[in-house]
Amino acid sequence: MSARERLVESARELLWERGYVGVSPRAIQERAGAGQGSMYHHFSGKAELALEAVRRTAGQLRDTAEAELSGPGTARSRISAYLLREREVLRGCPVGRLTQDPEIVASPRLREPVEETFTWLRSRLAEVIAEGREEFPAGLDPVATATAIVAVLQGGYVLARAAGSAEPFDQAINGVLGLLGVAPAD
Amino acid sequence: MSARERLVESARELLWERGYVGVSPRAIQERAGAGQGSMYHHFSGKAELALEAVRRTAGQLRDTAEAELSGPGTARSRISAYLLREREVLRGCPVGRLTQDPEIVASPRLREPVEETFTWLRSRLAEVIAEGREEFPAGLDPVATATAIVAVLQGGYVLARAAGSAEPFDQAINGVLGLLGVAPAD
DNA sequence: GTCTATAGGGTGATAGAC
DNA sequence: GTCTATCACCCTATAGAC
Repeated sequence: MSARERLVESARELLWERGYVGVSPRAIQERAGAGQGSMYHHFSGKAELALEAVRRTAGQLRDTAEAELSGPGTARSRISAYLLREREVLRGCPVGRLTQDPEIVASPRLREPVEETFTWLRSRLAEVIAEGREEFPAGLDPVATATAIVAVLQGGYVLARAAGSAEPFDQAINGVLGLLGVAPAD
Repeated sequence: MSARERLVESARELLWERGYVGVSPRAIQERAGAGQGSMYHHFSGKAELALEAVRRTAGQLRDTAEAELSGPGTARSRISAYLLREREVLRGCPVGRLTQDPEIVASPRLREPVEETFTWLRSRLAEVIAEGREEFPAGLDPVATATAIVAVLQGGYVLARAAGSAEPFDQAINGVLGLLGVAPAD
């Protein structure tokens, strides 16, 4: 792996763990096994390196979700597969995490991939719900429901980190699945 | 207001805006109009000041929620009043925000009031749901449903900050209310 | 209680040699 | 491409005067 590549990967990990304000270029360089000169040769600074890291992480989240939501099966089964996928719950969501960072929210360039990820995810989920409308309780609004589902995931991470345990995350998922009329093992 | 009081209030605001890793004692002192000496006279350091600030914020959230959830009315009306209360959505949740902070999650003392807040909120909501069981879809699990509701709020903040708009937050709330069988104006 | 001075280390970036 | 040196500034805390 090239030094450039190692820098981006280190930045991704550290942004996930500590956020933008909590990471220093030096820490990224150390984890990457690269020096100052190397980093500033490949990137103009912390912001540009973070931008590439954030874009890559956002793209990966999208690709994973797209694969799950576009697989075979009913709308219900695809949504519950998406919700029940194994996650490193206590690490939180690598994209959602960034929304708590003042510098990321304040920077249009850094916020853009984050916004785009959730906009895409909400509308993709809304499509799946709309496709399988008769599988769900009657009169349900696809966009509002999709947004609530994404929110449950993001909020589940928050509650899990607060508790130091994955238990509230699992309960939150059980809770929406129940409300969607999907039994625990469905 | 005493200098001590101003320091705690400044710390509360800055923790909300920037999180623990994003705030410096100096910034707190400046906002409070207090000097170094004053801060270190009243508190042993950043961690102790933050601890008092976090405890106070957590207590306030709990008092507000308790007032709403223990008011008059059906379970449905109390829950929807709680969910539809006016919020400064783009600022995020002052307690939930802290769960994204590595130093807070890593410190048992700092995490404790955060954990306690959500544990209390989940079980208080579960009680209200259990009381009004026949008002909701049949066979619904009070604890899982309560957890999902809290998660929707927390995730709603995440989505709103990602979007730079309160719209996803409102949609997420609409989404759960719909799933709970509560019409938009109910 | 609050002030100023000082400390040792980190931050984010630049410069120029190799 | 990567290295080391250097920069001005900020971080968190301590010390001691007032």
